[in-house]
Formats: sequence, structure tokens, C-alpha cells
Amino acid sequence: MINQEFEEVPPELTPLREPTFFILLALSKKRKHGYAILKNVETLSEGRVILSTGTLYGALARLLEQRVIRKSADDSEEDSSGSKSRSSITVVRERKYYELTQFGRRVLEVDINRMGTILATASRELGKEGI
Amino acid sequence: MINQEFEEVPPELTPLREPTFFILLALSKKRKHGYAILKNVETLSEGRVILSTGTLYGALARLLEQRVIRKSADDSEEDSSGSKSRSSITVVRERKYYELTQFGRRVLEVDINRMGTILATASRELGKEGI
DNA sequence: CTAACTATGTCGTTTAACGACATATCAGTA
DNA sequence: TACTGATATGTCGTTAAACGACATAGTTAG
Repeated sequence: MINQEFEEVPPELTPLREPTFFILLALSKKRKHGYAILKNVETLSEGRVILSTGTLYGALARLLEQRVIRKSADDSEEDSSGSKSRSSITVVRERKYYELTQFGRRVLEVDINRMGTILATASRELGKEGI
Repeated sequence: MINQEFEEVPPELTPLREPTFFILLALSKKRKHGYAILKNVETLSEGRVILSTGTLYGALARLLEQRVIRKSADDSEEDSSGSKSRSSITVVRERKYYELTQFGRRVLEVDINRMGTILATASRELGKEGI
């Protein structure tokens, strides 16, 4: 409980439901703010998952509490070189950035493995009689 | 709406949640009664999914209504040769058998494909930065 | 006899998702 | 200037599937 980074993923957190799964996947590459997650989930799911803001901000609050994600300390834009464009007029308005914790990365990984196992089981089961 | 066998799978029915998915998978090979589904789901999921009877019979009622499964017409035991052991004391007691409809088979297939797509997307996403 | 297993079912609670609504800034254009 | 559409964050009430607890009863084995 003290060091969350090495904690085992409790079974209550999985399976992730589709919206939550895609939110975590959207954050897997780099931190994003809410609206960016919303758009990225739509892209990643090829238009199949369109989050309502109710789902999004509800999920973000829950995931924060579960320490699956955390608020990014620095809200200013960060380019590839790591320098912050603080002086430029890039920052449009209040944007809250979220990122996966190490624990969150493990939760995502566990859920991906779960799906892999299920798919293997399913093709085994469905294949048996199919021949 | 008239011929359910050729109906497209409506998006409301998918994603299947884990218990429902395994119930359908348990019925994919042959018809089963409730308790047999319960035990088979436990086996198929390698002990990870242990259905409460509340979940099971709730899901069965819903799936019947959605025409994903149907009650099997003949409730008596059927061996591999197809003959019924009606006279023997094999029939223990009231057993209600359920089987997948053609539509239900399609629902299961759609959900398996959905997971396959998600897994492909996930490994693509996670692989990008990993190198 | 009694405990474990087979077998079906109900009911109240929890929780994630969902849809509707609300608010505000910014960019482009009619 | 006024309006529209995109960006951006948030609340709130409702729905639906799962969950846990409870209830009932026949069967099997020690």
C-alpha cells in the first residue's frame, strides 16, 4: 500500500470497460488533457467509442483516486526537446494534463493480457467443433 | 425484426461484459443448463470468473429476451448417438437447457473480432515508443 | 444424519457508462 | 458584429449489468 509502484494489480480493477481501456491507452504514449483524450479515443477505436464528457471526467476522477493516473505536475506545453514554451501564447486556457502512473501501465498491461488469454480460449473452443 | 437469424448485431449488445461473454462461449459447443454453464465458465476462465447465480440467471433472462439464446426444446438427456435416456433414472430433476441462436453466435463472433481489433491497436500503440 | 454437491431462483445494492445540460474561450466567416 | 463550430471542463440524474446474500430443494456419499 505504501509503494504503489510495486503493488500488484487488484482483481477489482479489471476487466476495464471499453471507455476506460481506451482512456488508458490514449495516455500510454504521452500525457494528455481531457479533450485530447476524448478525440484520441475516437481515433484509436476507429470511431466506435465516442466518450460523453460525463463518462470521461467521471472516469478520470475515479482513475485518479485509484492511482492509475495522476495529474501532470506541469500544465504548460512541452516540445520534443523538453523545453517549455511558457512565454509564447501557446497556452489557450485551463488545461489539466493527465498521465499514466507505473501502476496504471501495469493495469493496462494486465487487461491486455486478459484479453489475449480470452481470445486464445475462444479460438480454441470455437475451433474444436468447427473442423 | 421478423427474421432474427439474418439481423445485424446492434451496437447496444456489444461489448459483452466478461460474465456474459463466457456464458455465450460456454454455450458455443453445445446446449447446457444453468449450473453446467456456471461450472464451465469457471473452467474456461481458468478460475478467474466465478459467476454468482444472481449474475447467471439475470444474464440468461436478458439473453433470452434479446434472442441471443433460446430455451432448448427437449430437456431430456441426449447422448452422443442421439438417443434419449428417458426410461433410465438419468434425469435428475428440473433442468432448463439453453442454446445459442444463430444470432447469438454472431454476437459472440462480433465481440471476439472487437477484442482482436483492440489488441491489434493496443500492441501497435504500445509498440511505437517501446523500440 | 448430515455435509457437500447439484440445481434454480429472487432481491437489494453498487458502479461504470450514458445522455442532457451548463459554461466559457477561441477562430473563422457571413 | 454576430454567429457558428471547435476546443475545453464539468455536473447530475438515469440505466443496466454485475454482485452478494438469501432461499429452496433434491441427490450422493460418508
